[in-house]
Amino acid sequence: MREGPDIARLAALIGDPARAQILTALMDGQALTASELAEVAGITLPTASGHLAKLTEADLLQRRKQGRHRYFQLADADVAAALEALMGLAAGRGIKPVRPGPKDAAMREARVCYNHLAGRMGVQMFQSLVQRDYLLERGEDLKLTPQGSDFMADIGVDLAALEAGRAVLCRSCLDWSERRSHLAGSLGRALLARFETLGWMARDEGSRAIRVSQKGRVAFDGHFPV
Amino acid sequence: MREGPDIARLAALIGDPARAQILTALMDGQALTASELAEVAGITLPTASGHLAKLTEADLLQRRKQGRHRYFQLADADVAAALEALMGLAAGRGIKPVRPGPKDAAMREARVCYNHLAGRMGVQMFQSLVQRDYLLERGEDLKLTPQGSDFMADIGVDLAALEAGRAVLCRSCLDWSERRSHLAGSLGRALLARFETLGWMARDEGSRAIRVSQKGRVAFDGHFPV
DNA sequence: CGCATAGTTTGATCCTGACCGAAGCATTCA
DNA sequence: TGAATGCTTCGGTCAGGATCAAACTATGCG
Repeated sequence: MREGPDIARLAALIGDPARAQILTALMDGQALTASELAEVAGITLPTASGHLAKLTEADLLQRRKQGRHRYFQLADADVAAALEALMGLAAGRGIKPVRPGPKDAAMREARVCYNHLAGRMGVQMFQSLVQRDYLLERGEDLKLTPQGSDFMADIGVDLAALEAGRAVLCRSCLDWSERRSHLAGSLGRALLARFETLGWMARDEGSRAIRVSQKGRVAFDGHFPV
Repeated sequence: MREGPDIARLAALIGDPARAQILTALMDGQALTASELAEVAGITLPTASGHLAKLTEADLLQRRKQGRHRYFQLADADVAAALEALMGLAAGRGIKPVRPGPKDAAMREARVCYNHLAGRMGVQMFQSLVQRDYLLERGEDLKLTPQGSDFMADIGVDLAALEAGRAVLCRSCLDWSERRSHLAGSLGRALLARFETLGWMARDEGSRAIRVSQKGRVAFDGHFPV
């Protein structure tokens, strides 16, 4: 109310443990039903329903009905980016009583962030693309160069289809563990999907961590050298 | 507790209206006393003291005693950056019942963000520096080129003194109103200070807005063309 | 049609945490 | 040394909001 946007209301919304759980669970971009989210957050359905209503009201979540299910997902990539920013801050502070366990290490190596690849490997990919001038970075904006387009075609990404969609093709997203940019946007999503069909990577059920096959690791380093 | 850093506790900390007021008041990087912050937030001293203790405990604030005063300021630029990120998200959402008034417009044009220049002019400066290869952007890292150093010397910034300090020289900070990067770090701070001594700009007491003189506007556009 | 499943609304409970007044420290100044 | 100022701690009050059970609505299935 005083100056700038109302940061308190937004932060308070994220600040409830149950809601934070819900948001975190949706960070990988998938859509979940109200009951699933209730279980994730460890609360009953009615309680979850209330939280979801608030989050949707605030445009943090998007609700789509499908049959008798209601699927919830993050409203857009901006929300995911802001959450990552908060995680980045929390990671550095004394706030975290969490010691990095083995799962944490896997998360830092490779994880899903709103459907695209994040973590050390996400950053590596981004830097490799920029270094070889496949990707141009101008402030916050990213642009795929003609060489970059060729490269994507080689990998097997259907750029034409992506460009037809109304989603932003390239977008940079700050990585909370690496503190560097990685590639988001529809191209980021398409690349991760491609890695999965190629058998390089597989999403870990129940967490945001990504498992990388032996073959995948070699192929990835070959395609995205630093 | 589940995965990633404890985002809920951090957000809850920011989510209290009084604490949000306090943090916002410190966004320009200056240090304020407990009583001043109490007044800003519209609470009594004891209450403010409690809030400040919590924020300090969480490493969001830094406390320095000086005589019988205790000065509080943001722990570091990362905190400011995360707050800006939250503001950026809040600005886009339905959350904000704030209509952009005239003061708001001034804030978008030029304001202080942790002692450096933000807003449209901050972004303009950043882009101008990058465009002329005075500043190299590699992911999140920024590097001043030799030409950039010459340019800074021309403007009258004492780079040697800055490099002697232990603060990071260049750092990019996401602008909540422009959604683009602007220049933070000790160089960002030094530049704003220089603009003030040159009489180009003057900080507005009581808000983060920056007033730009007629002369200053012309000179600024001359030095930082886009 | 009813029965079952998914979700929302309502009402009541209960607890955390913000808040303030008063008292207690600490530091400076006379 | 005392008086004044700035801040913190303590104790008690109170409100907002998270929670759940139960009742209600909506959708799909047999």
